[in-house]
Amino acid sequence: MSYHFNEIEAKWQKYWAENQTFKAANPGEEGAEKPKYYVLDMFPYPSGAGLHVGHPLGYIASDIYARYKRHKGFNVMHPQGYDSFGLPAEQYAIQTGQHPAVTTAENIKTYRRQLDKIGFSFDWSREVRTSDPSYYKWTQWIFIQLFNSWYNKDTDKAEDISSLIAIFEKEGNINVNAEADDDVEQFSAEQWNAFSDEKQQKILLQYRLTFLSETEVNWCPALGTVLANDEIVNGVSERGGHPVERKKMKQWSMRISAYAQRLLDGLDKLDWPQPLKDSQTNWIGRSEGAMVSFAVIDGGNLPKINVFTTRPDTIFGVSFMTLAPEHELVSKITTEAQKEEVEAYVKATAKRSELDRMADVKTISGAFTGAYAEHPFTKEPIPIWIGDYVLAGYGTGAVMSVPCGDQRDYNFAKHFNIPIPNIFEGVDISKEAFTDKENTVITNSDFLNGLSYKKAMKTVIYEMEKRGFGYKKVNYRMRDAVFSRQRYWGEPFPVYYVDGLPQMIDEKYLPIKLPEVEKYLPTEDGKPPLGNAEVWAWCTETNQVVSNDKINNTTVFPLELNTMPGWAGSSQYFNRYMDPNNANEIFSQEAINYWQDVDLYIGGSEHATGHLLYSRFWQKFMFDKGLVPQDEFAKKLINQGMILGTSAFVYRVEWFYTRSVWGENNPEKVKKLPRKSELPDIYVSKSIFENIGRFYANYQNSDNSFLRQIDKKISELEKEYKIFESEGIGTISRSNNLAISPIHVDVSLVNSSDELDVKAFKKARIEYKNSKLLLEDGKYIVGREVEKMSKSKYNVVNPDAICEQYGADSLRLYEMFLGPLEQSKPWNTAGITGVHGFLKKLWKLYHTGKDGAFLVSENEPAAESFKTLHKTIKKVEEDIENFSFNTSVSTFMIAVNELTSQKCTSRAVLEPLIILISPYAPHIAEELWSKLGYNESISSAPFPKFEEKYLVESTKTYPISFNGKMRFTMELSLDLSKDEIEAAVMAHEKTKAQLAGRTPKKVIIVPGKIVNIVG
RNA sequence: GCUCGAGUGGUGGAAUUGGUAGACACGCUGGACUUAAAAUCCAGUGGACAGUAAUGUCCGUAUGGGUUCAAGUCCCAUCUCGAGUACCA
Repeated sequence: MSYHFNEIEAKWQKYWAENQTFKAANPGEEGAEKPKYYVLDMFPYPSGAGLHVGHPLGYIASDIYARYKRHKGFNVMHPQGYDSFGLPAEQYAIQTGQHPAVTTAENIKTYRRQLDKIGFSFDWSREVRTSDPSYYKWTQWIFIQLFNSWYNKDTDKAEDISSLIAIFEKEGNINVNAEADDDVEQFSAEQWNAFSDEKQQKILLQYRLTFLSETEVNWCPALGTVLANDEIVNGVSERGGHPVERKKMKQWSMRISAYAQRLLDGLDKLDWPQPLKDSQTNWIGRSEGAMVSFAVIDGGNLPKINVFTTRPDTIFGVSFMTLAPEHELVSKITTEAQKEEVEAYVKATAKRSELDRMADVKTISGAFTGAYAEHPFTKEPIPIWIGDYVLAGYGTGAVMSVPCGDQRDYNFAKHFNIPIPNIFEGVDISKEAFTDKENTVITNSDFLNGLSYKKAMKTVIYEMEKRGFGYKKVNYRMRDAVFSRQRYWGEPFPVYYVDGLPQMIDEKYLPIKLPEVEKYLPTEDGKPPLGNAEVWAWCTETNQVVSNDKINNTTVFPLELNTMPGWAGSSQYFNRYMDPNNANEIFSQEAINYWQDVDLYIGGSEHATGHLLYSRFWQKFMFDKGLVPQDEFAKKLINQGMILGTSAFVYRVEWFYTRSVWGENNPEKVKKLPRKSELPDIYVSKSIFENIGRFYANYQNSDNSFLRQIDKKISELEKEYKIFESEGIGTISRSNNLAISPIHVDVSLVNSSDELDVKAFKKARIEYKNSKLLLEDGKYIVGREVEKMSKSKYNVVNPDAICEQYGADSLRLYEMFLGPLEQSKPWNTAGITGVHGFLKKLWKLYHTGKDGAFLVSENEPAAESFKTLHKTIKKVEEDIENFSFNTSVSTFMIAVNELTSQKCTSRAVLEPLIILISPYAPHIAEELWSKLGYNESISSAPFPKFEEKYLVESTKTYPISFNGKMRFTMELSLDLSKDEIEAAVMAHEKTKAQLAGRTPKKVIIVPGKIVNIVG
């Protein structure tokens, strides 16, 4: 009986689904007494294109691990669901008018069908979809929790807003140490109590962990929405590559900056890839320094200019100050004389997009405001400039410029002829700034003279704090995260507005469901798409969403028109999986205390600064609120590499026609210039292309035989299609220049030897139908190149087709066999025959009976078979623990090759062997397991135990090296002492031949390893 | 520019603490079976040189140095590729 993988795989997939084989037990259910293990894949967005073979790589790895852990006796949770809100569905809706919910549901169906075919051990009873109201109810709920919280720096955690109000009522905000907006005014208890309700609400907004504020945002006009920093790559939108500009808008933000230090510290205890941790560290961007205030001379009651600097030790080197053009003081301090210049400059920089600004970092620009600040120590006047090299978004948007110690300040000073005082001893600053901190001795700096960087830092901060114009400060690059999107297909906010102030809808009325709209575009007056909704107002009497025409601003109020960003739904989904159908709570405490956190998280590295940072932030918030027991949600994380496509190219010959007539005033009679599309194309095989190159001039006179052939083919076509026989004036001739263009061709038309299936090729597209092919050795050889897998490159390989042709087990094995999980690697379908052949051999190993009948014997296996089995157990177990799945596939191959040649049929070997293989190739394993006489699924069979005794050897084949080079091997007993080994080796005739009479200087013997003879 | 990662046959890759470089597979070559093809099975396959052959010699893990009895592995310098980041004061 041969290996019918299609039947076997369908049978077991059905069995698993019907028996809920992979349903994880929650507390109180049977199975929950086992230790828990939580394996999670990163939330997929169900795109319309479906899966290609690159997508399941991580899922296969996590599935192997999950199945392995079940064999090891764990209660394994391996859930899957969909991050189903998102831009592509909405863009598609805008184009076609189809409701995103409809297309999303279709896409999910496709995804599910594809995933099912690969035989994953997902617990589908836990599936969640972020766009499902029963799910986003809890996303809205978390938003409300954040709104009702503030960050207390004294306790270093988030607390309920009521505790803040209590402090305000008792002592105002003088002693409050909170993470809040920079511009909070100070007030006493009396003042607070006297404030209007509106004023109190506005003040509280400055403290809440999610808050509404006028902020500078990244506005993407093409997408009609704002974007978070992590959604912008190289100055353009991550999705679609559209330009982004800066704009001030009233937006919801998340006070993630409150957690900056904890997000940084938490990285230490995470078993995550170092590059990922590095990029989070980078993103958070902690720097230590000082905050220093500079008073504006004759500024009246203008606020002081605060600057953040990491080099307060260089304060005596300040020769000017620079403000970002957007800085709020710019308009207030600019003198009448400088007004025109400054305004022009501010206008010009506002127009420049992020991309422009980044593209020319070299151009130095700025303007003098005419105002001066007072140096806090020397009391000297310092000119205040503005310049776009100072970013509004970092620090305070202003810098004290020390041209001798900072290259940017130096360049600016040089450009505008500002003096560059030198405060470094014995350093030449005529060419560039001196930025070295370690070898610095300060001079020309009053009380800092003669001090090193470290000492000067301490001294100057002490002095500044004493005199009251500066203090030590830690600054973070990370900004608060913008949380509003001007999109339709996202979570609606549970928010309505009373007199322009946001009000939360009570939890018990959630979810606030996404309203229907006629158009998914922004409204004509520029409101977000929800502005098109007709039923989108909140009635505080009935607590329902009601028609907009009922808005009276006394009982019925307008609802928020923005929606939440993509990361909202994915920032707590891992916890929701623990209790996904709970309608009363986001999850029960019982469930979260059992499951705790994710033990293994697998996904792509592209989420480093988005999803993974936001999720950690929400987790810490949930931890502060006592809702989760762990303040990090995933102990171990692995980034799987990308699978690249191996594109195939055919080489199309391009030729051209010219016409001899010019200046003709009767265009109708002019002969029509033939177009190449009138003729079939000519394609040349790879080596012909390599011989000729991309361009060839004067080819008709060349004696290159390939060019002669091409010339002949073209002539034949011209005759056949009567190219020169059309009527008209003038002569048409063929140009003597030739070009050859590599064109992507579908990889499915190419075999493992890079030969094009010519018949299939001609059928594949109409334009190929009559094409002429110039072959080499009777074959058409295509070119190959490794590129990203994408539809436009015709190199996409669909897993369905692979499952159809080779089976899911082959696909799973092959994806693992390609190479280390973390590495990027090219896909080449040809290689799959190797693992497919292995599965056939494996099947055969259990079917050695008459006519291929199933056969296992109860005989005691040979010692060497036990040895094969146990070294396989050892290696595979180590490999899985180290996530080295590629090497275990090789190990299986070696084991099956050995057992086959040993003619092993013993149950005592074949039974444990199939358990070892089952995490990798579960379908064939289940089938063989049932043939071995079991009625239960193999999935919970205990993993075989490794026993050292089967591997004990009595001899070792020693490599005998001379001066480190292996010359021959010798089998020696492992019982021998060093001296005995040396005697045996020296007595060997080959040793004598190698030495040729010389006496060795030294003989190195490492028993059980190697012998090296030096001399 | 900065930070991190990686360079091993024709290809994907293996070599766990320095100890037989190229496991396992693809591809290729030759053979068996077949009218033929596919499938399957067997043998060979890093390069160069010598020999009818068994075999032997030399070279070989991006490049150049170094440490060591011994280096793909450790150290220094250089080159190339990839990823992230980008006026962060």
